[in-house]
Amino acid sequence: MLPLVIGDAHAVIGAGADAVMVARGRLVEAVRRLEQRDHPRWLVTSAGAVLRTVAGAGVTVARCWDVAEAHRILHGGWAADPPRVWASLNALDPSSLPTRPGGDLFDFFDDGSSVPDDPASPLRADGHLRVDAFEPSWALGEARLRGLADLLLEVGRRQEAALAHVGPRAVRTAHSESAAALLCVELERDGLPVDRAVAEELIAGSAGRRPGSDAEAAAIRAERDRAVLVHAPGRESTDLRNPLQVRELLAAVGVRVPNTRAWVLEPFRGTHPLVEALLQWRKDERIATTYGYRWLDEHVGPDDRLRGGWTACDGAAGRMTAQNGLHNLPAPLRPAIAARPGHVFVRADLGQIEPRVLAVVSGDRAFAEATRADDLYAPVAAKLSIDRPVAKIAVLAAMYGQRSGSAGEALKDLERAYPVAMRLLDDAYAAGVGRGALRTFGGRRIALGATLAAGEPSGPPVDGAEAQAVDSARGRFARNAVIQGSAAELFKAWAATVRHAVAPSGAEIVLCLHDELLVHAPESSAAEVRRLVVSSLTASARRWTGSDRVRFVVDTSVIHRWSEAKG
DNA sequence: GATTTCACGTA
DNA sequence: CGTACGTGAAATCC
Repeated sequence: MLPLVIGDAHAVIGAGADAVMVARGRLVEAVRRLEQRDHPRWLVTSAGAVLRTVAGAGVTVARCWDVAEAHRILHGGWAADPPRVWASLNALDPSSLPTRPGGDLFDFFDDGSSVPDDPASPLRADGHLRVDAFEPSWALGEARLRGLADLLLEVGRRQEAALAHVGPRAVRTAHSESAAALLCVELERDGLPVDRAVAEELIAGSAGRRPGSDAEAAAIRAERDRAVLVHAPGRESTDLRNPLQVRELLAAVGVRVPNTRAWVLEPFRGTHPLVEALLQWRKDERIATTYGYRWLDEHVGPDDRLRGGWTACDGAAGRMTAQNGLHNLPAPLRPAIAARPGHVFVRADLGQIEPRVLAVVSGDRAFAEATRADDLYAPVAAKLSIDRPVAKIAVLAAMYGQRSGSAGEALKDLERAYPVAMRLLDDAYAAGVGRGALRTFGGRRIALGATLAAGEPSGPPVDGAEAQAVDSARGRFARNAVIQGSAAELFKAWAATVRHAVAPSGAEIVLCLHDELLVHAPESSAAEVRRLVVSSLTASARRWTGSDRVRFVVDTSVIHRWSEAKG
């Protein structure tokens, strides 16, 4: 691990007697040279904070140790600022963590600064790390920078030791999660290629022409509303954007519903033309508001690339997240995602990743046997002597926990046929209910309680039924997090492998979507990139699982637009 | 002005 | 067939 700390005028590379000071203006060149010569694993507080400028200058860093990502694996959750990492490594009370001075005058008395600190040390008198220790405002001068580099190296080494203690794969998980963090920096830098003309056309189809003024915008909106309100004579003043008013409107035409969500209204499509018009209006309104002209203008750059922020892991199970619609672009807009002239997309998505991951995590030999098939539900159905659709629903119900519908008999058969896999799911559920310790296959801690606050009733006392609902929600969350989080680890290991493998072909990953990769490649190297994407899966799955017992499958296609069919 | 609720897009 | 995430508009809280 080679520490890299960037200060205000200088950066320091290395630690102890080997530390080298580099002027900020020469940093990029220094990193480029070391990368070529030594291929180091750069040790950074976070890839996003430290390596963005380097990546921005076009220097590709192959490997790093991202202290924040390592912390998230060790402890779960999302908060991973340097003082928190330091506190957890040194068993300091997290409730006494230093806070960033805000507008509050009392912060002045409350951030530990009332105790005189050693001006050369980033540590406060109470042992906590300063909030701003690694920021240019404090990281100035050679002595401080050298001190930070030494401290960073200690942090990295102790994290590595702690992860080695967690399990056999956790250190490697830190490596691939760090690589994912590097990939996130590059995804933000490079963006997703957009065919602007097509995007404008598709938006116009839903949102109408581009308005030239606020008044025109209001007129176009009213026009859109009229297609619905024409079905409700006498109630033309209804605000379609107000769910309560919409509910009253529906009641007036005889449709009584508890709420106006699309799946609630779906069965009433045929009962009154208003319903059909409203559902179509909702789709158009979604594009007009969220993916309309403003979205295009704000997030698609002059180079016709759609950009948003990326994070390597969310706070719950560890999936990647993306902003500005990169992860939830409506299917009708996908024709606008198009490869540049002379380029293609190599699109690759993992097939049935979650049940296959269940086979890995649980170590169920019989279930692993089913993953030999391209379609794993086929052998499961054969073993249980049931139809494939029933087998599929049973497996999904077992993994995610059903509350409605019934997989009934098939679920019991599943228990008998694959007891090891089913046991793992039950254990995860129980750990969730009992707030027990839980980790993904790669060793990421699943934080129970911290992230689950949203869906839970916030009122103080809960009755028995409510308490039980909270428990079962926690159980389902835990069961899902083990599978989803482990799948996310395999996905990121694969993505990191692909990132390296396709780079010599002049190709780059431009989108990661949980089980799907979009690689932008020169047309001439399409076949090679496609081959590499597949071989990267074989290699990373073998590394991740430690064997070839469970098979993973990937569907690839070479396309010009994201919307084009698979195959 | 900040937070919550509703709704809905993706996997 | 459940979980997760990000986004916008309106309502609600402070």
